[in-house]
Amino acid sequence: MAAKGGGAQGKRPQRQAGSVPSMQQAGSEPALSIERIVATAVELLDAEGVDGLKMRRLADRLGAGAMSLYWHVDNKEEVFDLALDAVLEYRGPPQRIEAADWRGAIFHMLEDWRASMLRHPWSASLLPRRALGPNILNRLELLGRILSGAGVAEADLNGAIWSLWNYVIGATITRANFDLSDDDMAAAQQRLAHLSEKYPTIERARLLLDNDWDGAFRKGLDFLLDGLVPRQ
Amino acid sequence: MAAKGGGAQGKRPQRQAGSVPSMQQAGSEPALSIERIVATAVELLDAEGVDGLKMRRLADRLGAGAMSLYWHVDNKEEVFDLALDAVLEYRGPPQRIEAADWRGAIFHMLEDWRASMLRHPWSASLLPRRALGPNILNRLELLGRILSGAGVAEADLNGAIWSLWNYVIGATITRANFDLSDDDMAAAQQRLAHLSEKYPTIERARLLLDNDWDGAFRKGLDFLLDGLVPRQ
DNA sequence: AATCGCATCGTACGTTGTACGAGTCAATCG
DNA sequence: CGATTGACTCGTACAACGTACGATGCGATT
Repeated sequence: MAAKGGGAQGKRPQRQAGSVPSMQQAGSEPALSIERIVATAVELLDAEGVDGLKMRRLADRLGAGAMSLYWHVDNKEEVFDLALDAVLEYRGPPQRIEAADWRGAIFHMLEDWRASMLRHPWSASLLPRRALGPNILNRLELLGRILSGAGVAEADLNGAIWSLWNYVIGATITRANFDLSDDDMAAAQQRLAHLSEKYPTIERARLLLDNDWDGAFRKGLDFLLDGLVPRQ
Repeated sequence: MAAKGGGAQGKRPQRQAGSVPSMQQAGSEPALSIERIVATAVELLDAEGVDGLKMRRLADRLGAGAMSLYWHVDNKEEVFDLALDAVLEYRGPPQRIEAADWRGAIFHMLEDWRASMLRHPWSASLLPRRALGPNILNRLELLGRILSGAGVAEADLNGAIWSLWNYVIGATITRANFDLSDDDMAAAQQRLAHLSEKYPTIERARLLLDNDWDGAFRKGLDFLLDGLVPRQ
């Protein structure tokens, strides 16, 4: 309920440059750091899923005590926030995409966005949180810049950015959730078959069964861009 | 990990018609039932948010013991699933929308979808689960029927349904998350102002500040439909 | 009156996030 | 060189949670 932002909390260092942390027992792990914590959290999430991330387990993997984490991190929520943002780094489009090709640049960035999250399916379920980490902001900034350069009016920029963001996260969440294992697949098939009188269209469309997710994603993106960016 | 579907578990009744549950102490609450549990869960979620729903608290509100819930429900997860689906009932478009107006019908259904969830903001954060309750399936079925009637080819139906679904849930999640309280608003403004050198476009677009969410939602939907449904 | 199945609940257990305060070590200062 | 400080670590402990288990109550059937 309370605002989290606040200002200086007195705790946690602001990592001034030049000071080497050092310190560690001889044959042991390197010292704890936010970077190492987040990286290990991502590993753990990849291996065990959202529910598999416990502070004790994370600490175990780091060769540390559970409470040691709390010097670097306020609480478990923050670990989630950081892990989510960590997965969303973007290095920019390859050379092959020329600067003038705004459509290619947007496609590259948004497809990379979706792909990055699908590589870590837990990240999709973390999207419904208010965390705007630096990597997300970077992507939004880039998106805005490209759209602006492509001719989107200042007044429409806002809506255009959100529309694309919405589409991407929606598609990613759906895909991550319905990326069924074979077991689930069989179960769904049976459940649907059982209800096919009530949902004939769903059955006919084979909605849950065979999907060209990637193709559908690109198509919808195409349509959105056709509308959002004025053709000249 | 295991499949949840399964078949008959021996437990829980399949509520055969005609048998009146009856039974309750004199001046006390009516007997427990899934309907009452779900309705109360929605109330509690509205009041306290996702983290506020605890089995004990829910039972308290129902005037029951915590463990009594488990006769009607397998676990807490199922309460979430049921609550989510409960919020998504759809009664269909009003008379004013003529049968031939497929676009109006789609708009009405999807806007109602989004509005229903925004009335219960917690529901947005529950979307990343694989629960396809009857109300969601109903909506998907209706959506497919309308699209099919509007001329979408059988082969494209699948992708069209998902594209719209993706867009709706993405927009809803975003909106529900960034529907900032005034406190958060001020915090965001300050944080952004502080970073405006790094994110000039975001700043210029006032991305987090003033948004015509509803208008942007409709616009994007328009563009998607323009592309998805063949114009004749 | 005896039996059965539906429905409720009290108690108890294991697990979790984390508050608290004591401990360790390097750098700094006198 | 000894004392002090501040960055960092961790053991212990606690409260809250989901829920397993078995006991209990009650209406209907026999």
